Amino acid sequence: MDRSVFRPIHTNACEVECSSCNLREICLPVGLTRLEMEYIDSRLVATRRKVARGAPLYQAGDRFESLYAVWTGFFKTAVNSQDGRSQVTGFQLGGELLGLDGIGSRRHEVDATALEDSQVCVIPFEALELLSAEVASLQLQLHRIMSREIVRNQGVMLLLGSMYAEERLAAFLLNLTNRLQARGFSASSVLLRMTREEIGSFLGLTLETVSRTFSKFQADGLLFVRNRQIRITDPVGLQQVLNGAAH
Amino acid sequence: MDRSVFRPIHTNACEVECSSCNLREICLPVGLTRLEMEYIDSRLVATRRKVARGAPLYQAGDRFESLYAVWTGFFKTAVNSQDGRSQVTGFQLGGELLGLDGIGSRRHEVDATALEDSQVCVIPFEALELLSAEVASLQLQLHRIMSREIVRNQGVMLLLGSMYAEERLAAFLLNLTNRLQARGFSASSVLLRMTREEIGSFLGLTLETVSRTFSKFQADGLLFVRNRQIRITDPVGLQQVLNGAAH
DNA sequence: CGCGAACTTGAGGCGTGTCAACCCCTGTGG
DNA sequence: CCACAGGGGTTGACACGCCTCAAGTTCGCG
Repeated sequence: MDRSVFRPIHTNACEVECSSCNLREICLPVGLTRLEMEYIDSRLVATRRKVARGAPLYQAGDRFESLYAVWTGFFKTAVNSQDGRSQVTGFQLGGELLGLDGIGSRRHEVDATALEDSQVCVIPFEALELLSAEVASLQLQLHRIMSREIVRNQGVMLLLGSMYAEERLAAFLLNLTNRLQARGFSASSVLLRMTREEIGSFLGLTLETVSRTFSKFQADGLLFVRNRQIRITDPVGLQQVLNGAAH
Repeated sequence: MDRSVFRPIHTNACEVECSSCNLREICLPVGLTRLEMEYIDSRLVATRRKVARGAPLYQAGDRFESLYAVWTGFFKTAVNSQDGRSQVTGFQLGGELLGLDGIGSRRHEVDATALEDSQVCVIPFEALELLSAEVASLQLQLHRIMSREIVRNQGVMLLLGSMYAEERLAAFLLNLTNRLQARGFSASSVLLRMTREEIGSFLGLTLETVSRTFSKFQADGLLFVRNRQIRITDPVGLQQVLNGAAH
């Protein structure tokens, strides 16, 4: 057996198993049988890695070797253009996969940064490819995740290309609360892990516009804001804003 | 042998081979050996389908069964929101793959429409998955294509989120001419296959702004426009516009 | 506890959207 | 051959949503 896969590449690495992970129902191995899950545990030596708040998980230009599944914490991804522009392209929470951008060129094309102290499962991609050729349901799941990422990005393109600031922020909040709810958190009370600037970058707005729009939502009785603590009091009203009720 | 795969599903279907296709160097089978290509020809029964100008290749909600490789012609893809908003998310030309949006949910999530009389290769996805589990270089290529689509979309997000109209149109033109050039067409003389409205939808602008920006580029000596016929006279200048020379 | 980062709010300017008029090109049918 | 219709494109005037710049406040981390 190749023991090199057991050598911790990063300081805080240890082996982990999908079959005993609390996120197995929303992470990569969704839809696998217990048997299949134990099989991939034995073949896919995933390790865990800690990433401190503010630290990069990887950066554009880094060699691509692994995908990363968020285990705990919260991440952002951002693209950078040659002339120094930057755009946040997504926020990732538990069970979501990072690193898909590197498969094409074997180098990462975006930056992935932890927004709070986080832990990820490191999934060596070569091993994943070998294994997905063997386990059909794993292959299915990998393709599904990549396809959904494509669809999600196209949804963001719709947002950026055709929505007003209020609609964008409403869409952002509803999407975030839906994902938090799917992980057992409250859908109404949210602690934002990102700055106004990061929200603005994601939504194609300035931080001032984000701040003003939060204030307007509060004045309209849709939610309470106090810095990063949000309490949504009227999700239906937010949905109406998203559907273009204002215009 | 299952003869059903030979039955033309659509009026103008016939079998085709990757190994003898003139696009094999820029399409799905890039990087496959001659032998591998002949093997997938024998196993992956792709048919060809004609799509008339203005007709849908597929629409959001359609059952997903196949990927499509553009053989001749030109397509656009567009997402629609519940409240009737629409956004063009890309334009596809020869050798590019359509339908990746359907893998995740087994239903197409976007509309794909021919912008001129076109032909596509129909690639049954089940068969492709089986085959890619067998042929590593095909698996590699499929993953590569999906990853690049993700990266491409993030590039569009950067464009939509942080660029001025002039920068967006410059980026659009340079991207289009690069892809045309890779297919052996002129990089300077372009016949646009889409309306100003479709360009605007893709770039998050109105058709009037697109039209005005074309006129400004012409006034600035970057190109000549006459309706859909474009001749780029100063690609370096266009690149400078993209890099934010104006601001 | 103190400092810097993050956030809020206001005033004014600018880029792009909106609305409208007009032109051009193409295809059709008398 | 011309008249006509209609979609696509251009251009102008004006409106408006968001950005920019600035000042002041609050928060949270070391």
